[in-house]
Amino acid sequence: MYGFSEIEKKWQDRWYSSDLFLAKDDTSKPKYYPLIEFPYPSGSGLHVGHPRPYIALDIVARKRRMQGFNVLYCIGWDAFGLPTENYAIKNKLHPRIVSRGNIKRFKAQVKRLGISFDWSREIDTTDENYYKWTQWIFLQLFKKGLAYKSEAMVNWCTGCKVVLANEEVINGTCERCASEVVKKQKNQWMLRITKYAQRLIDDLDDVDYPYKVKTSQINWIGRSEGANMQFKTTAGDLFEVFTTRPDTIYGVTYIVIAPEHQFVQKWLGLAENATEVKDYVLTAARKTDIERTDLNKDKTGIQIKGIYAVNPINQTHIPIWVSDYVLTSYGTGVVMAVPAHDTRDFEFAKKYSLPIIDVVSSDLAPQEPPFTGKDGTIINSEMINGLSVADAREAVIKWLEENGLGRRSVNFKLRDWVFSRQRYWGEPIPIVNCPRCGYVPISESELPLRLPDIESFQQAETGESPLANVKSWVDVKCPECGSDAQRETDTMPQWAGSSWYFLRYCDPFNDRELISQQALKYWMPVDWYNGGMEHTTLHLLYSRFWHKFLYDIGVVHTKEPYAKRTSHGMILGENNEKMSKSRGNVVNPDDVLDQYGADTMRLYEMFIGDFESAASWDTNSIKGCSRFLERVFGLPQLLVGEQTTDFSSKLRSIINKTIKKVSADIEVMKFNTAIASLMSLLNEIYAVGELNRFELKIFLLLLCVFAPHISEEVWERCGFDGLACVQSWPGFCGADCQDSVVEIAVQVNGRIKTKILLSPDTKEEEAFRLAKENAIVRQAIAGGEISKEVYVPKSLINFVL
RNA sequence: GCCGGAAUGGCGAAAUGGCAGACGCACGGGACUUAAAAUCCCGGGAGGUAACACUCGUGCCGGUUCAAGUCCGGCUUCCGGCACCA
Repeated sequence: MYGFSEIEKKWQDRWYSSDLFLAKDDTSKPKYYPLIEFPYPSGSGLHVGHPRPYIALDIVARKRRMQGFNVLYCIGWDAFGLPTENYAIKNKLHPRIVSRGNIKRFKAQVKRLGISFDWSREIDTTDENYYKWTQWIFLQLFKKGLAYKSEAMVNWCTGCKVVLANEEVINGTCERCASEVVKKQKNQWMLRITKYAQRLIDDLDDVDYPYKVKTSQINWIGRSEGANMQFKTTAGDLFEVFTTRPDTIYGVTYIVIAPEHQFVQKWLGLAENATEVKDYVLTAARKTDIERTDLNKDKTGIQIKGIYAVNPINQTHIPIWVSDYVLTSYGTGVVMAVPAHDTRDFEFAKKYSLPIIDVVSSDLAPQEPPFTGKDGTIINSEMINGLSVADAREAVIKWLEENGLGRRSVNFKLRDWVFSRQRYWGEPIPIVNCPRCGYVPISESELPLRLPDIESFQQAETGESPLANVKSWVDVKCPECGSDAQRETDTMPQWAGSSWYFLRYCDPFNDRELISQQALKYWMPVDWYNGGMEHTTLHLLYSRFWHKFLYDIGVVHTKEPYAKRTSHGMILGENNEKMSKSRGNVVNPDDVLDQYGADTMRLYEMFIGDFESAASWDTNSIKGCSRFLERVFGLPQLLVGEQTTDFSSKLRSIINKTIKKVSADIEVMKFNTAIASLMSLLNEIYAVGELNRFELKIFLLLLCVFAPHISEEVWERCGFDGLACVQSWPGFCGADCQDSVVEIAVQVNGRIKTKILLSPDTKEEEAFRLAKENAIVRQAIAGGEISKEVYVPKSLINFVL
């Protein structure tokens, strides 16, 4: 074994004690800004999945430096969050202590990998000099009316007696204790992300994201076009529904309203069966999320008897039902049911024997309704009979608008972002609640609003934030009127600090502004952002929203924060399952590093398979990468000749081809095949048995982005000048990629018969002539007549008989 | 149900429509060794043959093409995400 532990230590010491990887605010050079998602420093330390993206973009960053770019490649810590706080509570420690310890451990682990991070720009979201600006952004959102407090339904864990974020609810149960989660009304801070819904869709056209990321964001935002339509009731009042199918207006046979809808209370007074309806509403409220959203369960509901809705187009009286399959939070909370053309309405209508009127006929319609397709002709619909679905839709919308009974409208699935947590370990929300003035922002000059140091982080039974107990912190004078007021005691969610951190890397120590204009204009946007698919509809969407807001108020100059996004596949355990402590299949990078070293681990993580797909860890396969590096270490023994600036004839072509392949593969994240081609080259060098100093140099330059320590070591031992990582990335000569003879497959009727050697620039007739001279070919075509001859230069010949 | 992705040796995987299985693991044989480990060399899709030849082979069925893992149409299975969004 080559002495990787000493070698790697030596080079890491040299790199990190010099300014080699520091980004320079040098605007004369072109910049490059690759970004990885900064980690949440959990208590369990790094597992082998964490470094996969770090290594991948390190390869890109190192290559860019060699290509003459000024590179900004950073890491930091997304350190606020629940697991840290829970651990602190359990072990009676301060979350800050826990967090510091975790960061220390993560940092030591990451440093062992030899990633070319600019450690001078390390950031920590829990640092008051950082969260000062997170709070500042919140204040701007508040001032623009995009942060507001409102009564909202939140997730309440019946076990922990605490409010949970949506992302902490797994299939209707608590992520931590697995108890049932119910909905509870609570006063919450919200961010108006819905105001940006359309732009979050539209501006995806301007960025280079994978198709699947764009489509998931679009689906999540969930834009639907349709119409809002007014219905009167027999009691004389008015309500609105949202529908995507105004063309089916004649097929409406009943109305369904969500149990929580305020109109239910209003209509109760008129209902003949008020008691039963009330019971139904109560039962629905008591249901857990699982019960409520289980699609397999039977739909339930109850008619409000004694009151009817009137179809605006034909004055038909139709019954009004209450059912919990209708959501309050989407559209108007009231639905016009068209059982003939909607699966849910159909199911409900069948169960309660409600009428079903077909209004769209189509050859594509199944035997049994409902037909939900849109290729059809309207029937049973007086005014619009015979029209296509699309035309009928336009006709009905026009009619609604002309008669003041409705309008064209768009709805989004996206909801406003519940932005408060009843927790200690987060950014305090910089708002004061004044009995006279309402919610008042604190002055920007008072930022950061520091988290007070407290003893107990345990939440109250009521689920109030632990900060509520700190009277000395809570009680303040109103910044507006000076009367006694109280601070907001909720804190921000973990997603706050990560929504803008990439801006701070550009200018991490600025205490006057979030980022200087100069740094902003030079470094932004992020050129290449790699992260996990799991953040597509969370962090990635949230940070795009914040960035657009900052753009609107003139803080940043680009509409989008990230020019290009890619995502890595997960590294699974040896049993093909997601790595987790409970499954007992976690591989600790420290063990791999101890046994094989950083270069082998880096190489293996990139060689394991397609970067964008999941891959299972295989302890055995690491050996292949280790063997490869052993052989690299032995390369100087094959050196022949003195200084030269040219290739030997034996290796000229393969080295040029390898330069070409490695260069191209890195750009499209095909690290596995880039490494495979380096392995092939090494095999060839050993087969040839010798190489010159120029060739060795090139080999090391290609390798040094993947396995930097060993490359520098061999570089130094061979007496090459300077450091490998500051040399220019090798170019290749197209002509030199050419072999002097190439093997051509000769097929007869598409079946390969033999192979012949030809010069790569052999002309067609010449190639056919030479092929036919071959004895095997001659025999194969004997007795047949050639009807077609195909020649693909450098590849094959096909004779069709 | 909807959206996205995948299916190729014993395993991880490669293949701008052009020789399927590069590269690596594991395995088998050989060399070195007292022996083992390490290292080096050789081998390998399946059937078939004494050996060739030949036949079959990239989830299934069809199509386009001189030529299909790759393109087109229709399925199946698996993985990931979303899900009563009217």
